[in-house]
Amino acid sequence: MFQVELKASYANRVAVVSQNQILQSLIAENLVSDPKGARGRLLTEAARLFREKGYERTTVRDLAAAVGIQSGSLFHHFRTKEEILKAVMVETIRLNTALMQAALEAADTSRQKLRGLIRAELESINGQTGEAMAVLVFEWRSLSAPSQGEVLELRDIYEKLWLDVLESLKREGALEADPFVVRRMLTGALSWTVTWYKPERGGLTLDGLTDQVMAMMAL
Amino acid sequence: MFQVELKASYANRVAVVSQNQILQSLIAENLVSDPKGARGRLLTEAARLFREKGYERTTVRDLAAAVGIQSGSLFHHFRTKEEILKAVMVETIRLNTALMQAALEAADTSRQKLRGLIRAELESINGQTGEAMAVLVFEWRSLSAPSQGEVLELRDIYEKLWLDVLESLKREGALEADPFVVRRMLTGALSWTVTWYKPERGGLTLDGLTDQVMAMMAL
DNA sequence: GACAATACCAAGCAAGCGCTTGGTTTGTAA
DNA sequence: TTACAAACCAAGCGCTTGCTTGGTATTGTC
Repeated sequence: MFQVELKASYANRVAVVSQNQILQSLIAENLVSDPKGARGRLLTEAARLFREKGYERTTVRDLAAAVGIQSGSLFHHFRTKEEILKAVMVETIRLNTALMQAALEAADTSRQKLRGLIRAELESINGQTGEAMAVLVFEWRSLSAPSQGEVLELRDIYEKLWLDVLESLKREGALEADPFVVRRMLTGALSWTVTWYKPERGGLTLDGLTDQVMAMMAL
Repeated sequence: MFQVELKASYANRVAVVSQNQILQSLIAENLVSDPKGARGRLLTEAARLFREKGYERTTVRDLAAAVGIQSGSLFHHFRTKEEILKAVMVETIRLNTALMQAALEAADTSRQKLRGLIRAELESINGQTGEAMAVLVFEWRSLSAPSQGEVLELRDIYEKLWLDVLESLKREGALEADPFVVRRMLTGALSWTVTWYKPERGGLTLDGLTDQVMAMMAL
């Protein structure tokens, strides 16, 4: 019992550490803003406000107040309000793509890979980047078509990770349904967790929730 | 082969007829607006525009133009813009609750009932009421809290239909995962079909899609 | 310390929004 | 035909929004 708890605690710490390493290397490569810097803090607050009130109902005055500056000052950092929205989306895709790739590398079998992807996506959606992930889903229409195109390119890289794993499972006979359809079902199902999942509810951890998803698919 | 096609065609016609009967009786009871009337036409166009551009980006001028009147005239029919949004939501829940109930009555086993609910919800989401159903999901935050409360009351009736069936399946041992979680996963998965499902894609009919969902759950 | 770059302030602009108001037109019933 | 209710028009109001502009303050570098 004590030994099991010690192992779980160590695994969590290892996972957190490597997530932090991934974040730091993305920051170093200027792919993601440092959450501690002015731009990063603004994006974090923007994601929160956009999630909470919607992009359209969040004014530049709201955004500025959230980081403690005047609204005109935002335009020193971003050309337009829309550029803020796009940055929220782009940066969360980059980070989560990297985290998904790490989850894949840590797994051996196709089934373990799928579990790793589900677990990682659930963590993205319900953890630190949850607000940005929800913004990606709910505020898509507020992006101009050119910006949508750019974000989609990044999104396609992320989606390919999923489809590759699901196609392996299909080939191995472990999955009966069409991988294309399954992925889209999972996208919807996992994205929706943002509206209802709370760890305190019945003690359902992210691992427990992942197990439920896998059970639901009889995997 | 010919006999099978004849049966399918007849089943479709029967289903369409009974859907129309359900709609007509809701209209008669003033629970839903007649799509052919001024109010109903406005709500149909509103659902379309809200889905397409978002509620916040759809102006009253847009709404008015869509039905061929001047913007000030809208306020003869609805007190505020928000009341239009709420009516779109309320009316689609009422209609789809009735359709779900009909699907339940047409089924015998718990598995058939679940299949009926999934099929009916997929039809709601991807058929005539698809725009309104998407508005229900994506525009929730634009509703004031009192209105959200009212819509939720109707929504809870609808959700209970699902939970009852899933709980039966759980008791019968056909479902391993938690019904509460499964329903929410299904909500997300099925709602998301609005973003990608097209009947022309690989010939996947609503029945075929329903089968994929059931297969994904190994049911 | 001097200078440049960066970050921020304060005031206000032009455009557009939901809605009101006074009026006209259309539909319905007697 | 008349009277009334319902539906619509046209003009415009008060307010809000994203953003600009001219300035000040702070930070970074040599």
